[in-house]
Amino acid sequence: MTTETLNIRQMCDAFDVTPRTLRFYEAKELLFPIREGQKRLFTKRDRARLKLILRGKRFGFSLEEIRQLLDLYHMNDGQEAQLSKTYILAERHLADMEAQKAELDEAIGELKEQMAWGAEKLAKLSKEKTVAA
Amino acid sequence: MTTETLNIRQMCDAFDVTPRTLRFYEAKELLFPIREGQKRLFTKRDRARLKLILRGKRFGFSLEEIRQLLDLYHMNDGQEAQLSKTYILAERHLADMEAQKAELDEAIGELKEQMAWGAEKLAKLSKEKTVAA
DNA sequence: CGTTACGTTTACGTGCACGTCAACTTTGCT
DNA sequence: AGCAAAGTTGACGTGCACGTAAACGTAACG
Repeated sequence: MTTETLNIRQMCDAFDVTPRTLRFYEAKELLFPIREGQKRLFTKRDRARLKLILRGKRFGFSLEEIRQLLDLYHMNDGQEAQLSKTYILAERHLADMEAQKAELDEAIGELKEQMAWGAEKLAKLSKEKTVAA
Repeated sequence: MTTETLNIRQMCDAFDVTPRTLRFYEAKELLFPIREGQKRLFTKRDRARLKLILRGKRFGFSLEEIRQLLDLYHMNDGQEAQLSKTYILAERHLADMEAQKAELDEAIGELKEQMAWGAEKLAKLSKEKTVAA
């Protein structure tokens, strides 16, 4: 328990974001730092959430979509209705990600093909130069 | 050769985008439809490019990044300098995508775990209700 | 020959995700 | 006590990716 909570600067350094970003996420109810006086203290929970937020962003989800999904990772309990609603949301999200993965695999394959083609072309060009020299 | 080129509406229907989007992409030099009078006609090349554009977007690349990369798929020839520059860009892009894939796999795993946890919770809740009834 | 459909340019508007001040406390040295 | 560093709350600004409305062209159809 060296660092139970982080102040805003430590949090920024740890995740490579700006203070503005963290305050913005709090305003959007994605993070809930506790207050010591008026200063923010980010808990383990906030750190877990931020990690998920940044990941979600990299996968092209909006902050609002991410906010909804964060509930899934924090559904300690709650009404069945709310829980199953969140669950259904997660199912859609999962399907989305698996589709994305399939497409990503395809894209990687195609890009590699193109690069092989380009590499060949480059090899020819450098050979021509060698011959000319 | 039923449809060698598409007009803007056919193009929109085929890719589920708006005319505004296509004109915007042309302005940004992502597409190069030919003109019949003042009307745009989208070629096979434009269709291939648009497919890649939309894919790139889904993977979180900006239009400007995508523009640079499209050259790779269309480097019919060109100077060695330009070609190898494009190639290097593609290498970075590929690395990016493979990193994204790894992270996506991890995220899918975690989400599945959470969902299993949620499913269990839901099962318990519905069981309680059954007992209570 | 009018009008309807489809397309065009020009230009201003919008939502998202922050960036960037300005003005103000609060805290930690010295 | 004084002063700089770190943090806070507004509030306006910005870049991207389009949306939307106005005014115009033109080709076909009854």
